Amino acid sequence: MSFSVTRVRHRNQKRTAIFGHTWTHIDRRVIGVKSSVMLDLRLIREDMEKVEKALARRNGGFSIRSLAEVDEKFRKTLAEWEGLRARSNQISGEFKTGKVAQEDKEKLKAESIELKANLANSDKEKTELAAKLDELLLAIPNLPDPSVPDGHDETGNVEQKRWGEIPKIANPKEHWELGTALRCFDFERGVKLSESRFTVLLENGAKMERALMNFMLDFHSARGYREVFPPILVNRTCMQGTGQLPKFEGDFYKCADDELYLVPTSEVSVTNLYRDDVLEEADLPIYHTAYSPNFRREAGSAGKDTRGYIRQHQFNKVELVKFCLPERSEEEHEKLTLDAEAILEALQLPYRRMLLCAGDMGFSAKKCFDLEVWFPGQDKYREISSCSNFGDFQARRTNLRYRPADGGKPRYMHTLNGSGLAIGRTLAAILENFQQPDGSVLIPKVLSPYLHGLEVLEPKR
RNA sequence: GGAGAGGUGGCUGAGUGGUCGAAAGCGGCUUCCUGCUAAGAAGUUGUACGGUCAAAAGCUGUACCGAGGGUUCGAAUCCCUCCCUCUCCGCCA
Repeated sequence: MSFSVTRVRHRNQKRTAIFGHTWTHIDRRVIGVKSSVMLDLRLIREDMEKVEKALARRNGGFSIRSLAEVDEKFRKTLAEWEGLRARSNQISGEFKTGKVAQEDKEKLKAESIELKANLANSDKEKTELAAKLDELLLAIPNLPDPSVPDGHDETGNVEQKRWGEIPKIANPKEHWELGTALRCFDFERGVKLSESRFTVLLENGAKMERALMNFMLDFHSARGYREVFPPILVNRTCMQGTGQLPKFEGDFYKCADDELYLVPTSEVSVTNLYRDDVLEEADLPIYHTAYSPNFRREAGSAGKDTRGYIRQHQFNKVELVKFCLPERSEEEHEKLTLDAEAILEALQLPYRRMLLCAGDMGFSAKKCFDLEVWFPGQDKYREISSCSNFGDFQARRTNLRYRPADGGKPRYMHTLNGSGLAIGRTLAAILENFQQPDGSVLIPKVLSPYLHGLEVLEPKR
């Protein structure tokens, strides 16, 4: 299987074959975004009411009205500018023929110079409006799918299923207590090395973390996801493409000297793999799985989960990413969610699936399931995976298209992703769910092979 | 970090001021021809946004030769800045 990529390829660049595809390595570092992308401007023009209604279901006011105004002004200015250009080109054409009398030449020159001044004004206005339009468009979140329930926060989420039996544990301990006694975590030294919400994994924790990572990657690979390990530092274009920027600048770590960001999730790098490419319909769907460390500043989370290993600035995660035909994304979303659930089931961790309400969904998502794992020590379900369908939202921002089999014009594909799973939280959940009265923790059977057959973590005497 | 080279259409690759959206070849598509080892012939072939049209086709305007700016009546072509890629050296896992 291979596809040809219809994008520009630079000289001296070699095509690289990967997974049977070929792709081009291009980074145009497009900072400005064409106004035709983001939410479909056409949709906004044609059915503003529908868009407004859909957006109103999200938290925060997103007025389309100002956008429509700017759009109208922009198009008017564009038409003006194009008219001036047309005349200017016409004048150049006259010169080309060489049949212009000397005095007419002078006249034309004079007109052209005058035109140039007008053009400069018009151009400035056009550029400003385009920038304004992009700014507004980039700040608009995806429209919630009609099947997404109303609601403002997590209380509006709808439980869709439960799996597994909640273990009966007398006086359950929390994972940090267990993990500290089992020599999994050293929270103090993490703080010493960087700051709060950074943790050192000690031998058992380090080995468990690594075992989980390998187990999950193998598991997904066996189910048709192809493994990739992309860069952990990505440029701004990537972050904008998946929807992290420009709205949430404060949530991420950034290298001051390089305009590079530490990925908050490998969703960013993996989704951007095919940015600016035109794939063939036959290449879809594409499934990838990737491990990466993730870095989040957790701005706005002050006081939340300050103890333990649940909310860290740096954490490991195995991610699932899909690219598919628009008409298949709903089905692929369900399958992807089942793949994430399969990990929890293999590990024998009780969980439930929540359908997020419109107000609780992330910026780029059109529909999202959260998987929540049971934490006996906390006596509640906690998020461990988030499986989202983005529709064509990210595809527009990343210019990610495919050519239909019938040879028609390239169309935007759909992207999806989900955690499969957040490794730190999985470790914490294992500690809490498989804790024994003596403080030891049984290791899930599927994980033992990744730990040289180890079956139980025992506290040091 | 030092030195050099380079960025043009699906690909290769011409193009140093108007006749260039851009030669030629390859590839793709369409048609024709031939039966013989798969070749030949002809034509066609980028993207985006607008206008015209009931709509499509067609016609038409504008932009796009890495990005941005400048010179000029006019820029792929000249000048400046930046980005990226490649090669060699240094350093390094």
